[in-house]
Amino acid sequence: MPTFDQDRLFSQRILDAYNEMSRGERYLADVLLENPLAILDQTATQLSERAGVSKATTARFFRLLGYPSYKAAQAQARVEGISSGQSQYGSRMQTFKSHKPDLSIHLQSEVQNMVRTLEQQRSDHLDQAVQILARGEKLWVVGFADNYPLAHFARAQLIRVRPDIRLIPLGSFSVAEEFASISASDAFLAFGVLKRIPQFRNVLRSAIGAGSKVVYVTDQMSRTAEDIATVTLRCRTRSTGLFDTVVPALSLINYLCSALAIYIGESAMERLNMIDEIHAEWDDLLSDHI
Amino acid sequence: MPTFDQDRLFSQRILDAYNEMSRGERYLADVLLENPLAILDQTATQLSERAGVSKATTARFFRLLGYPSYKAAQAQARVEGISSGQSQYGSRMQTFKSHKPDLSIHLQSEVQNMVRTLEQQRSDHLDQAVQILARGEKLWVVGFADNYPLAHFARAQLIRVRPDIRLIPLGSFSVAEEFASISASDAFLAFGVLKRIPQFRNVLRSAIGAGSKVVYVTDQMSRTAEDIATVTLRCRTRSTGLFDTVVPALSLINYLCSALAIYIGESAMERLNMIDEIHAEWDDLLSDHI
DNA sequence: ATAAGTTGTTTCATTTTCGAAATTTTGTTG
DNA sequence: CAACAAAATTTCGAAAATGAAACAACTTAT
Repeated sequence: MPTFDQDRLFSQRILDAYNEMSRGERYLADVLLENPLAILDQTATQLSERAGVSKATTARFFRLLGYPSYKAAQAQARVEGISSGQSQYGSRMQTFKSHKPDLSIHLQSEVQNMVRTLEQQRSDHLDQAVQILARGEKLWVVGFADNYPLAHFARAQLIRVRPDIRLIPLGSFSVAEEFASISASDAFLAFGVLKRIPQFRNVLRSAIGAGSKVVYVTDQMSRTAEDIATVTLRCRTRSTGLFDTVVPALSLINYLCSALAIYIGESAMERLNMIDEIHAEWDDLLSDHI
Repeated sequence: MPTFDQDRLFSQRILDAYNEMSRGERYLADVLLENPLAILDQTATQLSERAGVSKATTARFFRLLGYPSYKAAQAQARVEGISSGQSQYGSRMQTFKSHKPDLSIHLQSEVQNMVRTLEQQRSDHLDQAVQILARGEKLWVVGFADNYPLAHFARAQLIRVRPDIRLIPLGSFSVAEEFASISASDAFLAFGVLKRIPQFRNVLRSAIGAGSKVVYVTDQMSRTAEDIATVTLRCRTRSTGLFDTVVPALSLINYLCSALAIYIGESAMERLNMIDEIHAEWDDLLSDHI
């Protein structure tokens, strides 16, 4: 009889149990992680059909996750939707009490997250993302709070491949003012991994409202957001460490940028070479490679 | 009987089949993706033990992947190992001409870099690094150019664990002026992965000159730098993509921050909880995780 | 060359997983 | 409040997965 842990979020339960799941359970987990809203409006039967498993498996699945029944899980999910996030660190810290974290376990979890993140990307979505990044007249890269480093990093790579990349937020400039220059032919690369602030959603809504295309990189806990994004790419973030990880997201950026350069082709290559030349002329880099 | 597709790389086969794998098969897949070299030097029996499955499962696993036997897979992997090792350092742009990059190859290379990076860390160096980060009165996080996102990211995590973290460079403030407040009891976390500019070295020299301790995260190409750092942690950066990767560096930061929090212990925990509470009070985060 | 030891594969009984159908629960309508 | 309908859960037998042990192929040591 599994304990019914009131305080753990639905998606978290799935991710925590994911490693040990059987095949059918994994299919269900994938469906629910892909579209966390499903549990709210879909019946267990519909869910079963979508995952390609029997109703019996679905019923068992929710008991495995520690809910007494599907109904209970549904009810719990509805409550979670309203109440805000609970203490994230407290429970995890307990695990470590007076230990130092094991590097090999850290490694294993990072690798698993990366494998599952990249493995689950639909190649048509990736293609679409690359096209959007390539075709946008201007390309806005958006990342607030925790996502700012990701955005910054993405911008640093993208600017090597194509011109007209703008970072949001930029310094202390007012976002709204900067934002007035959106056009329908622009593209967005938006990072909403883990922490998302209200302003982030506002920005994306405006972007979509203006007719821009949006590539949205997020985690598996966020709700599906067609009103906010043209393509959504989800990353695994659940980590054994104290903090969640954005390593898979970073790796995805790497891939997208490489793919973009190749998609753009000759002009990207020229640009890369030009940048090298400028660096050489300025002689601004330390060359202490051995 | 599955066909024996000569031309598909070993890791690629695993990824192709990953979705449909049974539990035990997935355990094996995870082990092999984390350490693809295992197939070369490990026996099937050892592999079984590492994955926690029976020898029978391992034998079946390789047949599932389309190899006639384990031996055959091993032989095939050896051939691939030689041929793929050579093209590694060729002109990267040529490699891609008119192709789109393969996600599974990208994944493989990222995983490889991460595994090698984390495995090669000496645990005494890591311990020393954590101590330095914990004991510094102020903690300066340094990262110019490409390293700025890394520094920014590290700061974002560290500030959750301990106070008095300063980022360099910060906005457009003059580094020198900010820097006047170094003291011998301060600590530095410096990122010099890939691109390093002269100012970076100047900062570190001043830091060491002032008697501060410096944790230096860099790549494998930089020269050994005792005059610049107290502890040096090296990361693999060579990637199959168009750009070098800082994924391993990011993962290392993750580990260090977790380790630091646990090392600091109770006060870090209190700090984390306090941050949670403040977020809750301000209600500034979107809670769309259902 | 033969015995002893490994290593990989196969067999077979056991356990786990799974779906169809029966059963129960829940909700709705006359 | 029946009577029905739909949804969720449980039952139960079939199929899949798995590990222990037998077996076969190879190496090594004597």
